[in-house]
Amino acid sequence: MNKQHVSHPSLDKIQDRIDAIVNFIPGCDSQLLMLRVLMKLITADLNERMREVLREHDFHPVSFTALIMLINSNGAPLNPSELSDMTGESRANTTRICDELVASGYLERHANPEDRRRVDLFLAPAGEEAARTLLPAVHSRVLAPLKSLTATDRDGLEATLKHLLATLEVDKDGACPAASR
Amino acid sequence: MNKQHVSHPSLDKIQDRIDAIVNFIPGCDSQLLMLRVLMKLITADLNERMREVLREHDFHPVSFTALIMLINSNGAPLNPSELSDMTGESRANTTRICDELVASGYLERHANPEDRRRVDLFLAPAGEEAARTLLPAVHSRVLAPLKSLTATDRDGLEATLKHLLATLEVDKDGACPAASR
DNA sequence: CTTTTATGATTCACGAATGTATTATTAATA
DNA sequence: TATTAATAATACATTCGTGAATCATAAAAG
Repeated sequence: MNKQHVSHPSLDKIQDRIDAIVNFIPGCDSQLLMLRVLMKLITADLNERMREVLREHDFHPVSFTALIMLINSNGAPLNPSELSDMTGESRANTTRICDELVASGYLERHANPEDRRRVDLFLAPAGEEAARTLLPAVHSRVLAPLKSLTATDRDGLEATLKHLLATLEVDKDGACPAASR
Repeated sequence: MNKQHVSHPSLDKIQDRIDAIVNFIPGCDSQLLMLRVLMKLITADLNERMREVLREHDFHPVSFTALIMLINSNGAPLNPSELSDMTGESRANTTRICDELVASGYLERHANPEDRRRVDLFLAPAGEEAARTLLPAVHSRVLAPLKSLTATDRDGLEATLKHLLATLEVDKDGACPAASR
């Protein structure tokens, strides 16, 4: 089978590249570049693993993520804007994904009785079943490797990423420089 | 101007969703799901910021990332496979990106004298100039917000992500379970 | 030396995702 | 109350990215 993305480069080679960039353009922060590259490579790897698992079931990572975000027991349903925010997908892509899930019988769109601009999203029984069936395999292949981190590291990573996301939110419009905590 | 992705959801709402998922499918680790969601949202946000900055200069995040990875002073040139590994893009997409950069006069492909299967990639002067011009703006809009993390947090994040990437590498073929350190 | 296997890069049909515009509806303002 | 601004969702032309195949070349095996 063709391998589209075979291996990760050594971290030393990445550092060498970043050093060349920082030498070339003073004012660039080496560590910030490294953090960006690391997040990109990790996300790319996790996405690739999800594709591998889900391809066998005619699913895609983005629509599967949307599906599991819609798992709901007695809570308020999500609307497409909320789903977009929670999955990190654009509004247009969220519409496309919802179209796909509705067409497959996994999702139902209901008009919101209180605000006719809004749509309430409900997982259909087939969607719940798909989630129940596929999430263990995705968990095993995509999430379990994160357990290689110690519990302390996972806690630290979670706290740091939450802080970072909160900061990006505040910084969203680029109006105010991010303040150090 | 249309906003395709307006705001981040509150972390509480994300946690509520994850709790619903874990209730629905026992065996799922709440924290691993949260880590995955956080990385996805942060990466999506950083990508969106890059698009905003680069759009004004007729550039795209993926081709710009490739461009800066090719900055090189006296080092060995990269080939497309190495560039693919370092940017997290597939081989096919790396070819497409190189096509685009060559067409714009930013990149040159040279045959490797020692191995005719290989291509050596060299930044053209116009590419160096584009990098020099654009990286400060990208740095300011995309990377500088990471400075909201304390130096200790950034160090911890870097160490953790490096460890995680190394583990994903070992775990690549899904053959051996990831070992805790 | 010949054959087989593997690698590096590319091609391409197809599907995924975006950016902008549109429409319907609700909220805010005058 | 009427008008204007904002919001929610969707449409769609265009661009981006993938998965499998192909070709040329080098390495390994017999």
